[in-house]
Amino acid sequence: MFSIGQLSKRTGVKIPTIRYYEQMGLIDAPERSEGNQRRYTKDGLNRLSFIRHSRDLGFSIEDIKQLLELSQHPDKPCNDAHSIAILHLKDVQDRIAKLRRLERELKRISKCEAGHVADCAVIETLADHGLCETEH
Amino acid sequence: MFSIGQLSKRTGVKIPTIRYYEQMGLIDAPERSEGNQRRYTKDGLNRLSFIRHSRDLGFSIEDIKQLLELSQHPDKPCNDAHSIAILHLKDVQDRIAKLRRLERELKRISKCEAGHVADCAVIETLADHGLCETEH
DNA sequence: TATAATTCCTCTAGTAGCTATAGGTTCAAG
DNA sequence: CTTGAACCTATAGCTACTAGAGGAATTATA
Repeated sequence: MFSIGQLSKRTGVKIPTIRYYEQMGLIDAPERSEGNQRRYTKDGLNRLSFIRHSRDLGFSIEDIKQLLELSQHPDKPCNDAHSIAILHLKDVQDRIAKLRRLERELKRISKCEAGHVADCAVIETLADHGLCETEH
Repeated sequence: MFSIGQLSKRTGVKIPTIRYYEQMGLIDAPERSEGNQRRYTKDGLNRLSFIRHSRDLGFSIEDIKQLLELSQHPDKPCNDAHSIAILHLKDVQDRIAKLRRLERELKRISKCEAGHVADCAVIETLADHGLCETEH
């Protein structure tokens, strides 16, 4: 049996976040000690690790609920898990593409050598989208 | 003079968002019509375009406040604008790096050809970080 | 065993950057 | 002059947490 603090240390998930996950229905409410403190089992630890890892990979709470639900049924077909992962992959790729366009633009405007605001490429570009080289 | 709706159409910023920016102190409260509706000038339009563009480039509201303040003083030195842009560039580059690691991992696990959850690489990898190929 | 230090509890509110809704007023066209 | 679109304020909701207050339980030390 682990206290919430021990669980936190082992998974790297902060204590208030664990309680938040409980509230959101991601993890079951665990047993309590006589004094009403949470006591977790190995199962709870595994489940939280799964969540932690999924969050690290950028899945949303909603995604994770579905993935957890699936993981409880090893005999079910796993197309759903694939779709969730692939959708998320697409999302990540979109975000990368967008950020790279940004990066290019920011690099360009950051090169500004002007001494004062009147000639500053940063300010000028922000004020006038027509000066941009890339779409965004 | 533009109504809030006209301003919205010209800048692509939604009406509630314009009011939100006013509340946050990004744009000055404009004059009002006799019936208490907002009436904007060309200046208001330019300022909102600046904001819109900066948001598109991913600057935070706080960053934008500083950039706007600077843009009002053309004779000031523009080192501050450069620092803001460069800091933001670093941030964007970090995010890209992180997302690319994610992308690699998601690509890998999405290839799963298993028929059911018990053998699914997606679920398995989420449950066990040790199966990951890259750090994250 | 007493006490002190640490950990835990619940509840509320705050974060960013909006978006949505309700209930009512004003404006512009016909 | 009427109608319908656009506007007003105020409040609540969204994601995924984080921070704080005020108090109770647990653990470590003397």
